Amino acid sequence: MKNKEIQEQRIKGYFLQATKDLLKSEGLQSVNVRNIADRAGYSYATLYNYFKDINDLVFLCVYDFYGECEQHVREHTKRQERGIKRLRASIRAYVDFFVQYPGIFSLFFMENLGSFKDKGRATEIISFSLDKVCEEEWNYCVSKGILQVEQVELIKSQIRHATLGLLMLYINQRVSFPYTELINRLYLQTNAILESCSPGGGRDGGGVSVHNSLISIKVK
Amino acid sequence: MKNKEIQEQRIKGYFLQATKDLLKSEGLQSVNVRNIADRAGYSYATLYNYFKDINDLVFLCVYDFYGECEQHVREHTKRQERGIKRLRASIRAYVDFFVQYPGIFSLFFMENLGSFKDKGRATEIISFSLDKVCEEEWNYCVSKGILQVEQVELIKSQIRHATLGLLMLYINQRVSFPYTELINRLYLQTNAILESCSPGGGRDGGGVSVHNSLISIKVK
DNA sequence: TTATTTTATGAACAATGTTCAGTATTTTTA
DNA sequence: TAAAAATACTGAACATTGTTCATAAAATAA
Repeated sequence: MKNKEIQEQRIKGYFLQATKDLLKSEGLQSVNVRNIADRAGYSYATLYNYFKDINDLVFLCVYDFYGECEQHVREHTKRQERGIKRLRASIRAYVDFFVQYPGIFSLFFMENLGSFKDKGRATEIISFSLDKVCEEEWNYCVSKGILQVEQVELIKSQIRHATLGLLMLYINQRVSFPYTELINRLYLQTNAILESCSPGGGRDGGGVSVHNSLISIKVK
Repeated sequence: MKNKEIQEQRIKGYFLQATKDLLKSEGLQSVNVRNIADRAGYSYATLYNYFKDINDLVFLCVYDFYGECEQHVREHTKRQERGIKRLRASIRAYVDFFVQYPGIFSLFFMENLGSFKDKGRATEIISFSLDKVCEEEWNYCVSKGILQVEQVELIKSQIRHATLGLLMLYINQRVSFPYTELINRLYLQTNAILESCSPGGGRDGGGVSVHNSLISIKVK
């Protein structure tokens, strides 16, 4: 009884890994039952013994990919000074992750979820992925009084939507500027959002001091 | 020589109209050569005498749809008071247009443009569509001193990206809130962006007075 | 070992994009 | 007007992809 379970999970894992590899290396347009099964070392028909349909399989990748995204952000920001600087670096690392794997962006934000079993959990992870990968830093900024707790939810959603909108235009090639320009615009808009909420009441009088740090930004 | 041209354009028009009708009524997933040709009254093979491929045909719709979007916004905002109020109403009307026709949103922002002939012009129209439908109002606000000319480009891009990000999440069902909540969040974020740029130097001291008008907002 | 259950598979079907050779229609020419 | 030529239209056919199903292969139980 238990062995059966283990073996089934193992084979599901082969298909899952094949799908993830394919999506990352060839993009979403190469993800189809025959290619997946080839990589997994099975016939395409076997896939249907383990997954309801290809949609089910593909959206299962979301959980793993979110984890990879989280780790990518952590590794690329750990040497940054805590606070606004690391927050900004986290947002950039998040963007970089999807620029590196446009197929994952399509999967996360554009692909029709169809009848995926737990749509709810997946969409929750997806839509708050940026918030989540920045969570520690949001908390840090609030705890240090860099950001005000009443404002932080609005700021989060501003940054979430502005970042995703910009990313969508870039990844789907609705804009033609190069990567460096993407990052410049990302910083500009991130700073504008953070700036608008500097505590203390007066313009430029708060503790965020986004402008100063802006000067030293250099795109990779 | 001239008649041939006219006739060819006429038949292209039948296919184009069929595609537009189909996209608006059934969505992008029903847009295929056989359905289009059925509606146009021709065989699916005939389509290839007039268009390179289906992608070419579908992206030709962008120009017409942009015009419809523009008109939709104009008609739904003409009774609004000029300035920030009409600006906000324009943004909402823009969002409403895509909520009504999600297939057009997919076409504009998500579909792979492939080898579409003038990618350049189409993507320009697409990515600046929100800016364009609000152009008169942006100009009005600047001319009346409601917004400062140096800030307006940054504000435009903030609103553009934040609006598209929110719309993407909503239309692709990555969030589960109802339409009324979408509009609430749209207003909240629009106001936050506009507020951050009130002229005069001090918080709440500028001429935008977004807060006051926020009170009277009622979602349809 | 033999019977039964489980697992894996290719054949086959449906939907869609595309090409092409042949048919129908229109236009040109004699 | 009638034959010839050019043009327009079409279904058959092929490729790709998702899915189902009968059956072969393998594992398990008797």
